[in-house]
Formats: sequence, C-alpha cells, structure tokens
Amino acid sequence: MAKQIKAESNLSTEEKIKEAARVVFTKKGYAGTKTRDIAEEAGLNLALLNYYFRSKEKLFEIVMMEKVKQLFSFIAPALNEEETSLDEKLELIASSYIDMLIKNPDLPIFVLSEIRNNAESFGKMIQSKGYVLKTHFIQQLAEQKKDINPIQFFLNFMSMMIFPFIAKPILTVAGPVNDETFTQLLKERKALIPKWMKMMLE
Amino acid sequence: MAKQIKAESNLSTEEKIKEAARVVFTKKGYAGTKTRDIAEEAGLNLALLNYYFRSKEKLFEIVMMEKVKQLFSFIAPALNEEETSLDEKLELIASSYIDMLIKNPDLPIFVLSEIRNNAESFGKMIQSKGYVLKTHFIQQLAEQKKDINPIQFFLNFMSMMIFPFIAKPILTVAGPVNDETFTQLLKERKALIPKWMKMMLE
DNA sequence: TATTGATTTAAACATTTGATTAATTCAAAT
DNA sequence: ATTTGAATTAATCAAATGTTTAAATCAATA
Repeated sequence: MAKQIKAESNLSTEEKIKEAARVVFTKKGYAGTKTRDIAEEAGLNLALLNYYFRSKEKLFEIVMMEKVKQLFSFIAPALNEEETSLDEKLELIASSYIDMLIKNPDLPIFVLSEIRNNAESFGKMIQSKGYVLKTHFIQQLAEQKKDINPIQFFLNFMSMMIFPFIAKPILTVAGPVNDETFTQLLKERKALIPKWMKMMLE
Repeated sequence: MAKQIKAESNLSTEEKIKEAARVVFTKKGYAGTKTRDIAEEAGLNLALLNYYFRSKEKLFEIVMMEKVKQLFSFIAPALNEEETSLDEKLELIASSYIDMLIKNPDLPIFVLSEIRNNAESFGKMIQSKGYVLKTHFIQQLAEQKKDINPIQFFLNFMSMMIFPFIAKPILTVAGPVNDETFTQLLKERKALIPKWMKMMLE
C-alpha cells in the first residue's frame, strides 16, 4: 500500500504547496530539500511548484520570511508593552513563547542555520537595527539594576528559552530524556525561567 | 588574479583534504557542501577525495566524529572531576569552554544541525547514555540544593554558554553587535555565567 | 454544446554532482 | 637507467535535480 502523504484537503493547490514547503524546508533545510520532496509531501505534480512559484528559491524565500517572523516578531511587541512590569514581561513572554516553540520545535534550528548560510539577505527581514535595546523592557531593566549589561541579560533570557529546542536531538539521544519528558521539562521551564531571571537581578 | 585558496603547506594530501573538508562541511553543512568545493578549498584534484576517502559520506563521517568529540568530550571529564567544588567546576568549565567556542564559533550550529538530520547514527558517537546525570557535578548539585532539577540546571548552563554562538548571525545583523563587541561580550560571559549559575542556587 | 482559458500531467531537458576510469607523472628501489 | 607501484590528472559517466514544454484535463461561460 502506497503511503498516504497527506490527508486530502480543501486547500488550494498553491496553499498545499506552501504548506508542504513549510514542512520539508523546516525539517531538512534549503540545501537538503529536493523539489521532488515537496511535490511528494503535497501529493502534487512536480511542475506545479514552478507553475505557482517560479523556482525553489522563490518558494523558499516565502517560507523563510514567514518563519523569521514567527520566531522574532512574536517577542518584539511584548518587549515594548508599556503596561506590564519587568517581572510580568518575563513571565508572559516565557510562557507564551515556550508554548509557541513546543508547537514548532524545529523553528529555531531551521531559522538560525539558514540565516548563517545567507546572513546578508536577512538584514532586510529584520526590523530596525538595535530595536531591542530601545524597548521598554530594556528601560525597565536599566532602572531596576544598573550594573548588568542589558544585552547579556536579554541573551540569557533567549538562550534559556530557545536552546533546549536546538539541543533536543542530543538530549534524546545521549541524555535521559524522551519526547514526553522533554515536553514536560519545557513546560516546567515556563515558570522556572522567569524565576531564574529574577534571581539574576538580585 | 585567481584567488589563492590556501597557503601551500607541507601537509600530506590526505591531511589537506581532511582540513579542507573540516572548513567546508562546518561552514555549509553536509547537504550544502559539494565535493568540488572541498577539492577547490584544498587546491587538489577532485578525484583525490575518492582516492583517499572512498566517498563524500565517509569523509563527512570522519569530520563529524571529530567535531562531535570537540563539542562534547570537552565537558565530560570536567564534570566528573573529583577534586573541584561545584563553584570551581562552573568557573573552570565556563572559562575553558567559551574559549574553545570563540576559536570554533561555527562548531555548535554545525553539530546540532547535522545531528538533527541524522539523529540515529549519532547515538553511537555519544558515550554511555545518561552519563551526565551520574557525574560528580550532578552529585554535588543534588547535595547543595535538593529542590532543583539537575537536568534543568545543566541545561541552563549549556544554554548560556552555547546559544550566543548559534545566535551570532542574528545578533550581528539585527542587533547592536559587531564581530569585536561579540567577542568582548563572550569574554565577559566567562566570568558572568558562573556568577549567574550560583545565583540560581540560592 | 462548443469554446476558452486556467490547471494539471508526463515527459524531457540541461546542469550539477558524486564517482570512476585510464592515462600520466612521480619517487623510490633495483 | 629501468622498473615498479603509488599518486595525480583530465576526461567521462550515471544519477540526481531544478526547470521547461507540450499535451491533456477541467471548469466556467457563451
């Protein structure tokens, strides 16, 4: 029995291709993805990729743009929220961002590897340079604790949220972690990371 | 003027190929690397790759094995050092590990991406499963603070050391960081990370 | 129903890519 | 100097891969 690639759906052909491209590109990266992989994943004829999207590269750019947004623009607004305290920001961001990453565990490693391969062309995708340092989040941080470098603090925050997803393959292969315990670990981190970040401020 | 790929050297042909393979594989990943790239980087005839190493895959396995060792076996012994206190371990590991990463900034993203693409086959490269949890480091941690999950703590430690190198392309493109300030940031972290880790234990 | 244009398909094309081959060069041993 | 086997090279091969083409199918409209 030939394996069913995807449940038939009422998506448009164009959208089916895009969705398949998301799946395959995210899993295998640009260089590792063959246009035939995407066609098969979508259950569609190979020529349709070029019919709807001109080229592999154009299709990739669309997916990449989406994924960069998904990874970054998620945090940006929360950092600039005027209403919330620094502690609240840490809690809200950690909780929602980790939830998002649990649903998209391949997202960080995908975006970060691809950016490395093509650093220049992603300058455009990123909004104004130095945005992070001008946010309310950083202001609040500077007020509360003057002797910590805001970049270092922010880097710690991002590290602790994102790195586990990048290291997941190692943790499951080498360490005492399987798919379930990994998710459990991550859920715990939603509350733990803000706690640890606050400890660093004392 | 044709660009000089590599300074002539007295390395053996076999070693020249391996060195070129290290450079190109680490920068572009397995799928993104063409055997002709490696030959050109080495300044050698393409056929020599197969003459000395049978295939691209075999050559890759050799390089990958090296790089996995470089990334992991560096920490393993230090974690099990009987002589040093927990605080000392944090300081020694952070300092030497970050130094190593400054010299090999592409190492983490390379190894972690490739493992994702081929998780199974790297189970063999990693030593005994659950090694980390049996180390002296973890014992000391359990004694000092019983209410913290050792995996979480260790994950934080690794996150804060490794993640900045993975995020480097973004930091330089989007943020207020260039190559010099990045290295400076990382040097500061050699002393800061142990300090933060200790704060988490209070 | 016939027509028209969009959509889909199988086949083919040109290039890239990993690998091999057969000839040549080189260095050491006789 | 000759011989011998290893090392190197240019050329080639076969498969993979991104793309295009021309024909077939479909759906809407006249």
